[in-house]
Amino acid sequence: MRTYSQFLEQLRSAGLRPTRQRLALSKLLFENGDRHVTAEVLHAETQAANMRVSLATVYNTLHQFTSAGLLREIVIGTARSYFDTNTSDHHHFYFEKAGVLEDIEGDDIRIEGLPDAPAGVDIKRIDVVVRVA
Amino acid sequence: MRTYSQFLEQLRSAGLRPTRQRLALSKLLFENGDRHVTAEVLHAETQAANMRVSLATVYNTLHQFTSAGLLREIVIGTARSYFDTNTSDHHHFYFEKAGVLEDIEGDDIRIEGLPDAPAGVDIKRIDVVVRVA
DNA sequence: GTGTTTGCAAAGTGTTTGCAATTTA
DNA sequence: TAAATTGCAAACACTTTGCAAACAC
Repeated sequence: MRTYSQFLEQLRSAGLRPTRQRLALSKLLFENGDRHVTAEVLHAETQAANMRVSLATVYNTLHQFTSAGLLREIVIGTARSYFDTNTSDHHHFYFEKAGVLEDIEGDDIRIEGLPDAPAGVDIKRIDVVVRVA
Repeated sequence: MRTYSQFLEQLRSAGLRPTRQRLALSKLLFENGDRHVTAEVLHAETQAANMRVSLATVYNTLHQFTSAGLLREIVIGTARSYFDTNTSDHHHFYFEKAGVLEDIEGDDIRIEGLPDAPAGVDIKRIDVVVRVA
């Protein structure tokens, strides 16, 4: 993702009106390759860029983008949520000291010997977090 | 773990004084095989059993037990922490609807193709969560 | 114009902490 | 008696929500 009109199109496809705030957040999130952000960090970036988006709107937008499949929420600790702009199948290193995530490409890791899903349910997703310190 | 004197010994080995509260929680946690509990649930159980342990003490004790290697903390969502009495190497199914965890024994799952830890850090732990619904 | 979105401030949730009173060794 | 532990209530961090004003179509 890169240009303004692509952000516009991406929002329209998701059924989200391209408001000033959503376009601003799209720019920060998708302009320069894959990112892992928290709401707090993203909000700070809007401030730094003079974008004026409230924290509540950052939260709402991150969740709307996640529902629309533009982001993926990653759970690492109970402290805060991370949102990943890489929505493909992949896993993560988590640097405990820095609180930072890094992708492990899906091709690198294979999970063998996974049992069948218990009766009555389907596997929705498999999260692998490799904690390093 | 089963008997009172084993709980006593377990606490002493961990350098924790065997107080009434810690013994009560040991009983709930370790008396009947593996469990996955939240602080809230464990506190409710103390109430139901007339054990009078404050919620603050439940939190403190869960963390002390985790530091002592008697429990393992599992992160599933940002909502709350789970504590697992099974401290061996294994992974989990997470039933999203019920908010319940179930062990997948370590022997079943193998992770292949794991990249080396990035320079300067070591792998502390690998968490695999299979989300089902 | 009509329905959607935003921003604020307040409320909510799960967790941690300060400290006096209690308990353990 | 000295040190560790507990319980309360207040503080905390992050997140969500209610609602009036602003905006998109």
